[in-house]
Amino acid sequence: MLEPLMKTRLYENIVNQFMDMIRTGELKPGDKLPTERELAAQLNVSRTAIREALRSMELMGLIDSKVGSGTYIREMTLDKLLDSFASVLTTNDRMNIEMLEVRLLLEVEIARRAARKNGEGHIAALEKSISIMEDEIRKGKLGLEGDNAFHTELAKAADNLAMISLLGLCDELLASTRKAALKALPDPKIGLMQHREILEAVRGGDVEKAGSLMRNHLETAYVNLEHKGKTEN
Amino acid sequence: MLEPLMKTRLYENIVNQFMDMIRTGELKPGDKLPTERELAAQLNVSRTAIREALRSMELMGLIDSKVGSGTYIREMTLDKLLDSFASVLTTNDRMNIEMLEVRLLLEVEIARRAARKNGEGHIAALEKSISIMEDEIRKGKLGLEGDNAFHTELAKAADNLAMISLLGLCDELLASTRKAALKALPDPKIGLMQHREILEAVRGGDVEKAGSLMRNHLETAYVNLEHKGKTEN
DNA sequence: TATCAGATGATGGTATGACCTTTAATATTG
DNA sequence: CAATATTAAAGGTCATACCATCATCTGATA
Repeated sequence: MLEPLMKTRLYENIVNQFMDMIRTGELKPGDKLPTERELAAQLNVSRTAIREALRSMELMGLIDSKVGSGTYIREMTLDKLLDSFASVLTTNDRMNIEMLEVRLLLEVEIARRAARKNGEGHIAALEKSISIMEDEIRKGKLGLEGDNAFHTELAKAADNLAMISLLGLCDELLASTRKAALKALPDPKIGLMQHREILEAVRGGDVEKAGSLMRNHLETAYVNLEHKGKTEN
Repeated sequence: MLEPLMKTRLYENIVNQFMDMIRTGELKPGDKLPTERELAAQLNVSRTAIREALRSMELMGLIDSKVGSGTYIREMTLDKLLDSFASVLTTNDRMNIEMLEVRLLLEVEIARRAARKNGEGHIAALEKSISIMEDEIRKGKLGLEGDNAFHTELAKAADNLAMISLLGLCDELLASTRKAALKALPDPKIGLMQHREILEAVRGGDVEKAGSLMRNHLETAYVNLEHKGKTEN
């Protein structure tokens, strides 16, 4: 055996029990847990152990404790889960490049899906994101806000929450790189123009075009970024 | 302000401080933390609060506490992080479908990348996975083990750890669905044959073919699954 | 009777201090 | 010098106490 004597801490055991109950549906979102003191009595452990377990699960976003009220099972989504720990990853250069590749993959597919649905119900918001970016650029800014809004809204139009969540994860991991990518463009207007083209492809339902435009859009920034990085040596 | 009075628990504050230090590199993997008692004294809080913070980080896989020795920063990878979270997600049907879509996306790209490198250094392992699957099928089994080995090895050949990690996350979330997909095939040999074709495309460096074969491979199982689900009503 | 303000108790949040087991460093002994 | 015994230190667990907050009940008031 490679893992012979896994000394299992008390709180881990407790966490596992709760996780099982959540997984099997025995505990559903919104359910109220017994009080810490009751749990301690039931499991025949100290309140300390119970608290360490509950606090851990709270930090992971599984439960929610309210003073004077009690502890409740939280509604869980992939999104919230990824959220809670994206901030810790030490992103090395290698990870950055790989994440960019994943992001490219996801965004291209998102553009295609959005086009397949003709942007149904999201055209207005997409147009607004473009005008926001226009305003920003006119004021001499990079247009970051409008840029973010565009990509976020497009993801919503694609109607796949899992992709949106994973994209969000990528973006958080790439937070610093993202802004750099926009800065690396010779002219912010290029990005803006590309957004307009993508929007037209989406509106027109041209799946292939939307996908290849998005790929081009991201690869432009991507290539600029790599090039810039190399020339700065 | 929408979030005016965020009552921040003590242990959260402590966790955040540590996370910042990890993110900025002030704390590197392998570093030893001060003892719980020292931390309590330094931060002027009780050992209870310190412990709740440390236990939470431990459960998330950020640190590692050894009795009699101390607490150390752990080597972090996207992989390990995703691991610790995947087990809790309550996967509803919608999530399953979306995850399948993400998985399709990732696997197709993985096949393409593997082909682009001609499977460099992984051909032997891929062939072995195929013969494993052959053996399994010959014995009347589904060939699950060989199937897993093939996809895992292909991911390695693609040489993008982030994709592998995310694929792993998808698979964990789809654990039950995955076996069902294999079962849904009219004949296990179909999956085996598709693996062979993919391997040939990879070996030959035919990027497009590898991608479309993989897409077809997964869509076959996927469609069968959906169909099966519907006819079972 | 209906309403609302205050009292009350339950609950999570925090702090202490104690004791145990395990580990690692040190001292002891052959 | 090596093996062993000792000891100090670290995390693991427990019991208890007190606080701030929230939900609920109660009773006075309109």
